[in-house]
Amino acid sequence: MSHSLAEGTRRRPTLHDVAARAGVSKSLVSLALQGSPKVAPASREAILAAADELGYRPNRTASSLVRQRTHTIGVHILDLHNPVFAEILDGVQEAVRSHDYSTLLVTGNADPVTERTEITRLLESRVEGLVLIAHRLSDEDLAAIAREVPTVVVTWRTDGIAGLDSVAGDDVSGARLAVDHFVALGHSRIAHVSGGDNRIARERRAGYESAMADHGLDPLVVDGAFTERGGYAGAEAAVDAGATALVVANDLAAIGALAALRARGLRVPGDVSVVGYDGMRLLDSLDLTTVAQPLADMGRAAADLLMERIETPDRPSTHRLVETRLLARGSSGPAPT
Amino acid sequence: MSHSLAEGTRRRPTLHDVAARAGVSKSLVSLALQGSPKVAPASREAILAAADELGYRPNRTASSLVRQRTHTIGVHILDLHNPVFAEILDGVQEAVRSHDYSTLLVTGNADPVTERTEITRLLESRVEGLVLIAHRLSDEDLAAIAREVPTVVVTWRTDGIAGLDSVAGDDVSGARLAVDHFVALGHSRIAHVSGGDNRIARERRAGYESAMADHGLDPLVVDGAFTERGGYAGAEAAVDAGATALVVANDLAAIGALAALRARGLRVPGDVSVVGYDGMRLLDSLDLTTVAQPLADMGRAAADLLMERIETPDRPSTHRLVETRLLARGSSGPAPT
DNA sequence: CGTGAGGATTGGAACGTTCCAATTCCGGGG
DNA sequence: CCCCGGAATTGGAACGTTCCAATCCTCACG
Repeated sequence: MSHSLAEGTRRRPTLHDVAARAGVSKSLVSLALQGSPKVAPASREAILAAADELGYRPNRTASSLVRQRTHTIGVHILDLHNPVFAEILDGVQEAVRSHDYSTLLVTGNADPVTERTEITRLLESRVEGLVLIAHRLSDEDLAAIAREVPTVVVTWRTDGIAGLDSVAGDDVSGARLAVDHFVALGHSRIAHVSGGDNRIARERRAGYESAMADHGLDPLVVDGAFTERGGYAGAEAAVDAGATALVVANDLAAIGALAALRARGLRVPGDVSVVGYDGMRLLDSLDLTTVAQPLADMGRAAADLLMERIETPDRPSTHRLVETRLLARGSSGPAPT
Repeated sequence: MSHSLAEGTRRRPTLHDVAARAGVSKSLVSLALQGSPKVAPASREAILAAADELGYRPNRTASSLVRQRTHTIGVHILDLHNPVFAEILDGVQEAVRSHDYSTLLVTGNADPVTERTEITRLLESRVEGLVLIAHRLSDEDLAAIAREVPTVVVTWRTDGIAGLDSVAGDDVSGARLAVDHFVALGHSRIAHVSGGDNRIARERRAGYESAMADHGLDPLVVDGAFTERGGYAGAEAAVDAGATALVVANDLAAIGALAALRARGLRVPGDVSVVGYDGMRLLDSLDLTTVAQPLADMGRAAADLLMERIETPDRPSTHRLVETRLLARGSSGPAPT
């Protein structure tokens, strides 16, 4: 009957089309589709049938325009390649879904420029809140965003920005844990493979340095990065300098460090011990000692904070501190004699 | 002046507000913000200033409603924990961005129910195309989706569904590569740690089995999964059965297998050899032999196919086959004597 | 000084929903 | 037979854009 099949690109059916087919008004269709109890059973049935036959698909953009609500929160992930972030995201999604919101996921691939455009995109899509699973924004940008929409940063504590919450572990004391662990095992040539020049890397490094000082040991910091490659290069430099124990800036880099040691023919932990940082699940299999953070919990906490702030926009900033602990596994052992 | 500060939740400024402040009509503001050349320089400047002062943020939902375009494609990722998918995504994003589209990312966490709701969400948001980086949909669901919006599946070939394109490697011959590799190294007790009961796992298994038959060897398949845990358990069962070489269903499971062997005190490749499947970058560091696929290329190809189909919706289905090759590394060696 | 061309600007309809206020419908009580 | 109340249904405004058609201005030209 409908000759609209003729046109190449068929228009999507709208509420109006469903209404016409069911012989009712668009208002009633809207009501029925929302499951309102005031719709007569017979009408409801006819409407559902019509919608089904037409392959009707609600248009979310129209709906959120008129409702002034999207029921969506935006999530930015710094780097999808690092499984750590996926584990945090698990917690976020779980909590967000339990609050009956959905999430829009976005990544800047560790590039500040795409990061900003992606976050802008979320803002333009009118997300009702933002979770930043690590980021590279300046404090000004961050403050501007937090002014615009409830925001929580997972991964590092961010004070002094009104209306911004954060969830993080204490990276300084986390790094100390690693140093203490090595000292207890009798190491003294303990090196730090750094994570580069960013906030987290600086804190972990500071923790390492102050712990070394406390133990009366000489610090040895080599440049690295939060990547396998960074860990690889850093480990080489560190063993060249005579280190027998490596405090590596994160797990990914620790995996790289392991590869470097293997390439050098050094045994772990026989010749050199390694500890990573973050506690990603994969390390279980790799038998790597690490300073672990409760990643999924962090995500959950972030989402919960966000939901609270959406309800109470003006409450003071909250900074949730999670506990880090050393997970001793096979990559760390007594200092070689 | 504006007493709107009094109300707790301030309304977002709209085009209309900007227009009022700049003393022009909303139409002109719209024009100016789109960078139209027909706007007088003076007006443009006033408008930009007004927009800036008000903190104006365009409303994408309104815009895409009237334009009937979102300039967005949806991407579904089966499992964010598997870095393989992140590598495919890299390629997708790169290509999509070069076509001046943006992406909406979504994951079902390997759970078919959330997967469907998430994809539904994308459809309701009126994405103009869909890339499924692996999925758990039935053929009917898939066909329904492909009828609704241009869709391409990355990771396995999907024929017989009108308007659906796919990008995949040949998993059957890929698995043969692994078996051939082991045979060349003198192995005969070659086991397969399967990836469970899904399309890809079945194909890889079939490849393994037919290769074994070709070599006149007895197949030994143990149950596993596409996870570290699955690989761990599978490897245990396989070595219990006397295998000296493991063809593991994917890289993640191979990492698990390695852990199991280590736990048993077996040396790799001295006692047992292992080869994974997928070729994720992490394996570089882990020194694992694998059947590699050009992951980022697959993503790029998928996005390109999608763009083509968006332009030419009625062209026949295309199935791009990518080349898989064996990447020999340290986890595979000669059979023990 | 009138005319017209062309640029600059504007009003208003439209996109597909939601939801309020208003209308219709129906049966039962008076 | 009329009226009333409540349930069911409906029209229409609104959401914030885009874009077309129409109007307004300015100025050069005759």
